[in-house]
Amino acid sequence: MPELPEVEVIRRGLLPHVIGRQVHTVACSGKNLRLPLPEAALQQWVKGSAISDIRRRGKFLLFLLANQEAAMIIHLGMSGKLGIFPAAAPPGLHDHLVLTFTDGSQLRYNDPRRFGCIRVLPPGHLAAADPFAKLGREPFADDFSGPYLQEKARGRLQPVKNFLLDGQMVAGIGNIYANEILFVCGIHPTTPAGSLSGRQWERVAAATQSVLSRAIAAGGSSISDFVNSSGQKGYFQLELAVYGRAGEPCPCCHTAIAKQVIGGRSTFFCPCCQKG
DNA sequence: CTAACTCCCTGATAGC
DNA sequence: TGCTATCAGGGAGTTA
Repeated sequence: MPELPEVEVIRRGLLPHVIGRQVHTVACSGKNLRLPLPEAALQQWVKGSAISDIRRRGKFLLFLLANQEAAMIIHLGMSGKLGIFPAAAPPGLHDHLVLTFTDGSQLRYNDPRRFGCIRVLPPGHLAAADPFAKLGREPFADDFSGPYLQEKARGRLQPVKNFLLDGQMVAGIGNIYANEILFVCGIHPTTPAGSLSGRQWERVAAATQSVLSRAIAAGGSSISDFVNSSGQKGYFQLELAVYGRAGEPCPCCHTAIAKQVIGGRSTFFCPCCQKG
């Protein structure tokens, strides 16, 4: 399940294989992702264009198209994968979008659960309006800080775990890393977001950056897997302290890790270390 | 305005 | 062994 670090690793892995490549043909599976695949717009604006850059915002990838200032947005959802393949490689069962470049290589989007989405921004849309305007700040942006989080959380009664998961507060944090960040901070996941101190928000901001950057570093070794990856491995994972470890000893104090459903999501924490 | 729901989907796993 | 039930989750949308 790709969160910000995985998406960033994918971006870096794809970059050298798509920059400057011109899209020769576009093929769609015809099945709906979370939203219908915009096939007409893909044929109109993506086909024939060269990819000039890939940017990331939260868990979204933004493919910039060279000629006509159009763009394509891809969100990988739960099970989405992007890989570079030779055209002769056997097609995947759940390939929903295949871009064939003029050199014969292909960028394939594969997504068994179809929780992802693909959008096309026609020319001018990107310049006119930020498609990610509603997203919260990027964890690695200069203006991401404890005071920013505290201001966003002011007056909120929702659990801090849900706050961190809300893309309109912070972009790119999913369930796994929300759990890990709160463990690093020693903060109980049900603590009302608005009640955290400035000192605690400083810790959350710092832990967010350290956990995510360690995860990106852990994924660095898998960047080469995006090429010719007929057997592309599942997403790498940072060594996780609490996520998925209900009943196992806390790496810090050896108390059994607790599991509790918060906001409809499995939540893991150490009842001893996370009392704040 | 916030917060808590609903829906989308299939593969892995657990239980019988 | 083969079936069925459960769970995993992000974001857009809806409701209270």
